[in-house]
Amino acid sequence: MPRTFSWTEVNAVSERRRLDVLRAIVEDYVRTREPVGSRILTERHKLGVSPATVRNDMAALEEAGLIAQPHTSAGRVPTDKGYRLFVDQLAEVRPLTVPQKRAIETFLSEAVDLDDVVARAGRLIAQLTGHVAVVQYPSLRRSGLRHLELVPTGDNRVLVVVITDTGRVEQRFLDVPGTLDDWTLGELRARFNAAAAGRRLTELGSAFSSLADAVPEEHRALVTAVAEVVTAALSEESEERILLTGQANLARSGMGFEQGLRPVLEALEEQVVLLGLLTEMTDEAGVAVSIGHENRVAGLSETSVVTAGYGSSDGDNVAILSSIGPTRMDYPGTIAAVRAVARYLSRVLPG
Amino acid sequence: MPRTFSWTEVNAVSERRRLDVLRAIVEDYVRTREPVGSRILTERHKLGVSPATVRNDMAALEEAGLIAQPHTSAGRVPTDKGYRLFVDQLAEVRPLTVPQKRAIETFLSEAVDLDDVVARAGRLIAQLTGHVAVVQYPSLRRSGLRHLELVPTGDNRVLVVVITDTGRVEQRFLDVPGTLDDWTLGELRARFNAAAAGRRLTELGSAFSSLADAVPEEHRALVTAVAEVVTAALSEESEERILLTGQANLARSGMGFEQGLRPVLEALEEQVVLLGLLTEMTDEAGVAVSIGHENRVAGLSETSVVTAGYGSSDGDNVAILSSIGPTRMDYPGTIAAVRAVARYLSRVLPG
DNA sequence: GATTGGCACTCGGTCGGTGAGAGTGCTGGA
DNA sequence: TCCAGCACTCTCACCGACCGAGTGCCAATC
Repeated sequence: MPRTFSWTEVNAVSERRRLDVLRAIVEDYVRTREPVGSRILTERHKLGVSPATVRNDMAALEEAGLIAQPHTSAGRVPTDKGYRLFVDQLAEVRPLTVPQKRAIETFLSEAVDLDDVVARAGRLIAQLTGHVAVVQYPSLRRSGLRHLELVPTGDNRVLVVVITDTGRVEQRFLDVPGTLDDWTLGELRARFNAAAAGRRLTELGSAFSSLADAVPEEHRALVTAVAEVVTAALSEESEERILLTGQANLARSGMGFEQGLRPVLEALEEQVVLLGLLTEMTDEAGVAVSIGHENRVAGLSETSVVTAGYGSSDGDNVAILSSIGPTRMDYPGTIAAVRAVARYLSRVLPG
Repeated sequence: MPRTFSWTEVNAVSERRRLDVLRAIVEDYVRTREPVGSRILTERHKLGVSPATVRNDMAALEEAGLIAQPHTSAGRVPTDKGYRLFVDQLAEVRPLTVPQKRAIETFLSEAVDLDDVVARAGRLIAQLTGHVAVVQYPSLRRSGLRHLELVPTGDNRVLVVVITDTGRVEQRFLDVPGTLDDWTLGELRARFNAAAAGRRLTELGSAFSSLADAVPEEHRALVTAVAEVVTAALSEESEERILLTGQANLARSGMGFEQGLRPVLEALEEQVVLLGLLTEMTDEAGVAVSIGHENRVAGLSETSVVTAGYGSSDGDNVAILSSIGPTRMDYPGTIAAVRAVARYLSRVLPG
C-alpha cells in the first residue's frame, strides 16, 4: 500500500473500522477533553484490534485530515472536518428522556408573556446543553395590525405602540411638530384604528394614504409620520433583537479555548454579525450545525453553532434559536436539546 | 510611638501624607495592575519624602487594614476598606469631557423605542467604563393605565396587553375557559377600556370589581381573571427585567480575578439576586458604590458595583443602572460615566 | 494482505535547585 | 520626625534531568 492514503483503496471492513475509530476518538475526546491515544482507545472501546492497528488507522485518518495531533507524541484530536463527518454520518440521534421533555413543556407553558417565553427558552437551552444560548425574538413577518396606540410623553413626543394579531408589540418614539392636545390625539387614534386595524402589513400603505387624504390639512404631516413609523416598525428590515444567556457556561468549559474566551464573548456581543451568521446557516427545516472554522465569524472559529428555526408548524420559520459551545461538544445531545426546545416553542407560540 | 497604630496619635501633616500615599497606591495599582512598592511610589508621585518614610506610612496603612501585601516582599495592594476610603474621601470627581457628554446625549436620543433606550444605555455604560453594564428596565410604579388590549391567540388563550401612560407595555398570556368569539372579546375590550383607562394602578381594583358586577354572569370569571392579570402585571411585585451587556470586558480586565471569571459570570446570571443587590444598595439620589466583599452576593466579592437610579428628575427613581467591574477599577471615571448616563437617561425618558 | 508485537524515538510536563530582583522591616543616626 | 543602610524573605524565571505517553516503522505472524 502506498504511503498516501485514499479512501477508495481500502476495503469495506477496513473503512468501517476506521470510521469506528473516528467515532471513538470524538466521543472520548468530548468526554475527557484530552487527546486520545491508541492504547486507551482499544481499552475503552471494543474495537477488536490491537493498538498497533489502531495506529495505522489513525495515520490514515490524519492523512485524510479528520484528526490531528497537537504535537508529536500526543494523542489525536478531531479536526473540524472530523467533527463534520461525525455529525453527518456517525452520530446517533439520542432523543431526550421523557422527564426532560416534560420539563421543557411545563417550563415553557408557564411563561407569562412573549418576552418570558423567549427568556425561558434561552434558559432551557443554556441548561440542557451547557453552552451559550441565543434566541432571536419572533419576527413580525406575516402578521396583521391589531391595535395602534398613541401615547403622549410630554415635550413634543408621542409614543406609537403597535400590537399585531400574533401578540407582538412594538413601540416607537416619534417627534411631533408643535403641540398636540389630548383630544386631537384621541381623534387621530380612533381614525388610525378604524383605518388600519385588522389589515395586513402589505395593505397598510394604501390604508394610511387614504387616511391622510381624509384628515384635516394641519394633521396630515403627523399622519404620514405615524404611518412611516408603523410600517418601518413592522417591516422585516427592523433590526431583530436577540437574547443571550448562559455565558457562564463558557467559563466552565471554556478553559479549553486556545485563544481564551475573550474573542468568543466579543463575537457574541456583535449582535448584528451573530444574527447574520445564524440566519445564513439555519436550514429550512430541522437542525443545522456549523463547526469551528465553518463559522465565518472571527471569534467563533473554536466554537460550534447548533441552530434550529422555530415559530410555525408548517416549516416557515419565524425566528431562530441556537446553542453555541466549544467544537468539542456533545453534538447528539446538543442537537436533541435544540430540536426539542424549538419544537415545543413552536407549539406554545401563538400564531 | 507604640507599635500599634492609631489614627488619633498622628498629627495632621502625617495623616495627610498617609492619605496621599494611599491615594498614590490606589491610582498606581489601578493603572498598572501590579502591587506597588515604596520605591516606585516615590519615583512616580511627588511625595517629597524617601522610600523609607513611605514604608513607615505603608506599615501604618496596613495596620489600619487599608492596604495589604499579597505575599512577603511584594508591593502593597489596596484592600476593600482602602478602596472605600479612597472613594469616600480621596477620589476627585473627574467629569466627562464635553464630546463624551454630547456623544451620550445623541446616542440616547437616537433610540427608536423604550427597549432601545435601555439597550443603548447599556452599551454606553459598557463602553465608557469598560466593565459590565446592568440596566433595569423602567418600572411601572406610579403609572396609570392607558389602554388595554385583548388579543386572541387561538387554542383558548388570550393575550392581554397593557399600555401605561408612561409608555411602558406589558403583555400576559391568559388561559380562558371555553371558547370566546371575537364579538364578545371586542365588547369586553371596550368595557375594560371604558372602565379602566386613565386610572391609576391604585384605583384599578374598585374599577374592575364594579365592572365585574355590570357584566353578564357568564363572563364574570373572565373579567376577574383579566383584572387579576392586569393588576399583577402592574404591581411592583412583578419581577423586573434587566439587561446585561459588556461581559466581554470582563474577559479583558478579568484575567486579574483570583477565582477566574466563572463565579462572576454566574452571579451575573442570577438576575433576581443581582437585582436585589442593586436595589438594596442604590441610594435615594446620586451614585452608590459597593466594593468587593461589601457585595453580599457570592461571586461578586472581587468586583465593585457602581449604581445610580434614573427615571425622574425629582429624585424618585424608577429604575437602576449600574456598572460592575473588578475592585481594581477607575472609580472616578466609572462614577462619572454612570452618573452622566443616568442623568441623560432621565432626561430622555418620558414621564 | 491485514494484523500484531517490539523497539527506538520524540516531546511535553513535572520536579528540584539556583540566582536575580524586588520589597520589606528594623536599627541607628541626623 | 525623617532617612540611609542592611539583612532577610519571598516570588519568579530559568535550567536540566527525568518520566511517561504516544508515535512510526519494521519484521514476524495469521
